[in-house]
Amino acid sequence: MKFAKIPMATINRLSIYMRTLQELLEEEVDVISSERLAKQCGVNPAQIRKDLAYFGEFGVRGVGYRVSDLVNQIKEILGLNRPWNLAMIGLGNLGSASIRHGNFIKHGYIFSAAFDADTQKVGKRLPNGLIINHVDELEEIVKERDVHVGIIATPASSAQSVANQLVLAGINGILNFAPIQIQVPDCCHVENVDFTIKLDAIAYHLSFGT
Amino acid sequence: MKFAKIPMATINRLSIYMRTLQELLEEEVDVISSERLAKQCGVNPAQIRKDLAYFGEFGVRGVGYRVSDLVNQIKEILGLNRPWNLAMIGLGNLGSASIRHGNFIKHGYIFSAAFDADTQKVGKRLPNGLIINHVDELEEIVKERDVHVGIIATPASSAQSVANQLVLAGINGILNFAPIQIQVPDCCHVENVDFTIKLDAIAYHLSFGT
DNA sequence: TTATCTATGTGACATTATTCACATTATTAT
DNA sequence: ATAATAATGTGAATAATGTCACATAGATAA
Repeated sequence: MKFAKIPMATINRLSIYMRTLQELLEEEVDVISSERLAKQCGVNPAQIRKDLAYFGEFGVRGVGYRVSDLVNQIKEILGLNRPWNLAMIGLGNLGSASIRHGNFIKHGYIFSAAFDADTQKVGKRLPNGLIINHVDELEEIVKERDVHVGIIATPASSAQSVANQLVLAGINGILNFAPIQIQVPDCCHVENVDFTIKLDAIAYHLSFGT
Repeated sequence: MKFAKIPMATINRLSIYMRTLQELLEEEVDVISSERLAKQCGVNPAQIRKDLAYFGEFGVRGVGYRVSDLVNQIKEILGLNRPWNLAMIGLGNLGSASIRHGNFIKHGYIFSAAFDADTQKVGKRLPNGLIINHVDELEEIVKERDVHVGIIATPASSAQSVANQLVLAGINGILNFAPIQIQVPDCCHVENVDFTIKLDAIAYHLSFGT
């Protein structure tokens, strides 16, 4: 499926296109042009066509893209046509909220394990039925339940040690909510989510104009 | 303070440098070279020097950067040497968790209003003392309390309407957690936070190699 | 069948961002 | 003083990314 060097930016945009297309699908839109889709996603129409061109030809000239087809194509491109098992590490405010929040599930992700270092929390049952395990059991359970991606929602101070354990357990993908740059071997792919960085960008723009 | 066209990427990296420097400060590190800082932030040393060069000369040749000075310089560059008032709109899982989560406060941001459409929630007091107002009062209260940035943590279906109200209330900066691309006039700067997009990127990497 | 229309796919171009390499300057030791 | 050292600041080279413009091909209607 992957032919050339694909820009990371392209991958991120594909996710955005997919979400917008899924919206359109619910509104029963059958076909859409790159121009209309671009407007809704806030990008250039040629950008969309270029992004898709990395992976093949998915449109019909003179017509546009069949919405449902394109959703499926993008899913395949991104590797989303299969289940992905997630483990949440850290069930403080953010961790618990993320599990309760429906968005992960809506996009086909599955929470199959949850860990915390607080023995008070261990053994408790989350709304989705998952029981919280102690973080000491991480390696064993991650392997047992075939977890693919670890989500770190611990305080910054424990993030690196959790990351190390995840790597030891054979995890190759980490979503990191902790406000710290974690160090992992090349085999492991890390994506960081830090809202305060985005807020800083807003503060900058408000201070010094767009 | 702003001289030329500053890349957005530079602004985001400055936030990251600042966070790392703040860590170093706690470890009582006085001085750091671009090389060591770069390693900790996962970037190229020249990148750091270039990013800073947009705004002036902050280092000492042959020595490096004084950590505490550089933190202050970056704060000034980003416009963080003053308070910013935030309003949270939507107090579901994510909204409440974000307010309880200490990270915004730690970086000097202040929650000065909270809104929800659910009349059950209106009037309740949050852990930080804020009382939840009905979203109908948004415009009035935002003006009254001099809110600078709105954080949208509502379901996707209400995000656009909330954004419209924020713009009406004179807000020029929005942090959007809702998984939808909101449309606003140019005067308003929007930053999106969508973890599932990051997860998609991880899925892609796991599927098709780094 | 043929002409017309429309929106894709793509090569060429323009822009933006990153890295390199080295001249520059503060510091330290002799 | 002077030399040696170290790490910044920066112009030039490179790489990556985004945009334009148009030839191309499917669809529709006469």
